[in-house]
Amino acid sequence: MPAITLPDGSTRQYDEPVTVAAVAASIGAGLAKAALAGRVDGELVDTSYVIARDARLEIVTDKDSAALEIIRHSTAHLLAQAVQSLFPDAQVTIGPVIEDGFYYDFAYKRPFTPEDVAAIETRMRELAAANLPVARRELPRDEAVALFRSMGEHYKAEIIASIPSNEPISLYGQGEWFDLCRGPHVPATGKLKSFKLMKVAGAYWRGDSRNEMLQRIYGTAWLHDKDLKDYLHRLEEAEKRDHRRIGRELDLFHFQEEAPGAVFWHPKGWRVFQTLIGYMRDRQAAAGYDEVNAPEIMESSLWQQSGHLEKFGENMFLTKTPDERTFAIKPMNCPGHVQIFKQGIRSYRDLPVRFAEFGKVHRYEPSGALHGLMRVRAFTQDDAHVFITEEQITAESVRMIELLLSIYRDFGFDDVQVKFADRPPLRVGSDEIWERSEQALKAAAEAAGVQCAYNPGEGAFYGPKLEFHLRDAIGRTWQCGTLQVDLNMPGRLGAYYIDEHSQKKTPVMLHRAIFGSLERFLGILLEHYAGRLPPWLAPTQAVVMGITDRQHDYVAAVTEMLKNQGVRATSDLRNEKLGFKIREHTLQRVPYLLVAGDKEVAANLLSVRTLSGKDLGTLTVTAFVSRLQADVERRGRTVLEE
RNA sequence: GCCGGCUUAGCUCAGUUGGUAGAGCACCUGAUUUGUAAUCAGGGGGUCGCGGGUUCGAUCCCUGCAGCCGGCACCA
Repeated sequence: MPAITLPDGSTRQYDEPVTVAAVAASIGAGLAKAALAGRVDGELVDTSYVIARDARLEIVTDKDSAALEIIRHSTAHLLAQAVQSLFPDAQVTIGPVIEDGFYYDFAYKRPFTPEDVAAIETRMRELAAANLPVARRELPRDEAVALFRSMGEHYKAEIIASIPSNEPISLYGQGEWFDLCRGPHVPATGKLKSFKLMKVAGAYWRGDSRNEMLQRIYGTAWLHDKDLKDYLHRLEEAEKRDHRRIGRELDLFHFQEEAPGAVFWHPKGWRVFQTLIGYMRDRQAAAGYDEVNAPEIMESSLWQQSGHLEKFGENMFLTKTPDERTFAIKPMNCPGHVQIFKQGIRSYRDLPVRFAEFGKVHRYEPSGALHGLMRVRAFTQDDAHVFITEEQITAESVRMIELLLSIYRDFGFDDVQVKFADRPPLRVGSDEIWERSEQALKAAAEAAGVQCAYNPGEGAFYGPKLEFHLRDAIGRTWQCGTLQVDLNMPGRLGAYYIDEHSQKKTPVMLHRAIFGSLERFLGILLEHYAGRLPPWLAPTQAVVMGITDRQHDYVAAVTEMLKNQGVRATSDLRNEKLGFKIREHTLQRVPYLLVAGDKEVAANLLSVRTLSGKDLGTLTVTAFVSRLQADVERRGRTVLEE
């Protein structure tokens, strides 16, 4: 005789076991209709779930935080059903919920075409309109394996076979079709309305490039049509902030076929790039770093010794000289910095030694990985290597983490994702050394109060790392900063210092980058700010313009004064209407537009307008410059005006 | 690197069921001297990504390659 307690605290008695759906119906017809699933004693179940004992029950409707995931998961099933109804020999594999939607991977003899996808979506709508009831049943594992195997569903059989044999397997069916699934699912396909298939792509079985490639279909699904519409609109908006588009529109950089993955920086883009470098140079100097510069091309023997050729060789550009020596274009800066450390004798009193370099590195990245500024083959790192004793690891790492987060804050990045990555399969050094370096890095992250996600097996080949990830316009995250503890490289390259007992000791080396790659960081910034770089970064901070030719001399003189005071200013003396000039420079995202008409000339003032269209009134040149200086001081920490 | 798609003027894109191409914006010239997001008129501009094949003829069909786009795999 189950007593069921509802969220409002009331309790209902039932004479015999009841389903979630029945409870909902006994409360009200509206609730019964809205029910998507149930939560029994905190656990999500189907509406068909039978409650036999006293329990707490919540009816999950579209108001519930779990609703969206259930809808997406059920829509993935609907997709699989549609595919198998149109392509009976396609095999199902997995179909998880992801951010904003779901995907489902199929094994099929040929790739799906865009036309196939359109047909699949149409079939999905038909199946949804048929409002097929969704039913759950359970089978012992081995029977489930046999069942799927007999159906020719080899991938599914393989998945089930990897589940422990004592666990019963749940199957979900709708119409003729069923699939292995943990659930829960919506009660009937009619609940699925606001979805759309987005794209087809290849994806490796079990995510391993040695395996065969499956056909992945991505879809998005929402509770209401309005949410779907909003989502599609968000995608459109995100496309407008794509850094590749902004780079072209603002004339910042370009790429061309002859140099895949290498940036041609235009004057305006390079100005921003140099501003970033200047900023980092100041911050690093204040944090005790010395800037150095090492060769970009060094003989391969050095890279042999460091282990790069063996572990990273696939990604290296090699070149043979006319005298038959083989050189490598550096893919990393560390070996160069170790060479500098090795010159002369270092005492323990000299540590930490902090070398920083804006080092341009080249990596032969797989062609399919290239992506605008985010993933290139030639890039500039704000790289640094700090040589310390093992005892200093934690303190120095904490200093680094604090510097890093403080710098991100200057750009308005307050929520940075941090991941801890430990030993990769392809690595140098003993497990004992790895154990020590992993522990030390973990301790440092804790001491700095950083919450880390875990990224197993993703460390560098010489040491574990903390990764600092930032998001792009459409939510993809990119690793920018990194902090790596390395107990291997200094020893391999013969670096040592003299300790307090006059003994040679191998230093620990911390590798770190904050922007990571200047190119990528700038790409992220362009998307983060939608091209509206804050005044301290904007390639052009102010444009001075006249209204007629009468103000020509005044505009030229003011522009000159601004430039002399370090303002990145240009003048617009073209014979165009003011509205036209305002529009053009606004589209170019210039933070300040300074207008001089006859009135301003007479009063020796400027009419100041911000990028967002705000009228700041008339100011003297001096007043404007101090306003701009205040902006520069604040950097990106201000909330941007919309 | 793998799967799919794409590549036409500086940009965004149309077009030719195979007979060597067009729009808007941009650019140039002229007129206009203009007060906070587009003044008007005229003009120039393309070996249709590159190579090979089929054909009387290829930008269009076939094929190889490159680059780009979306995923996957790989990574700052």
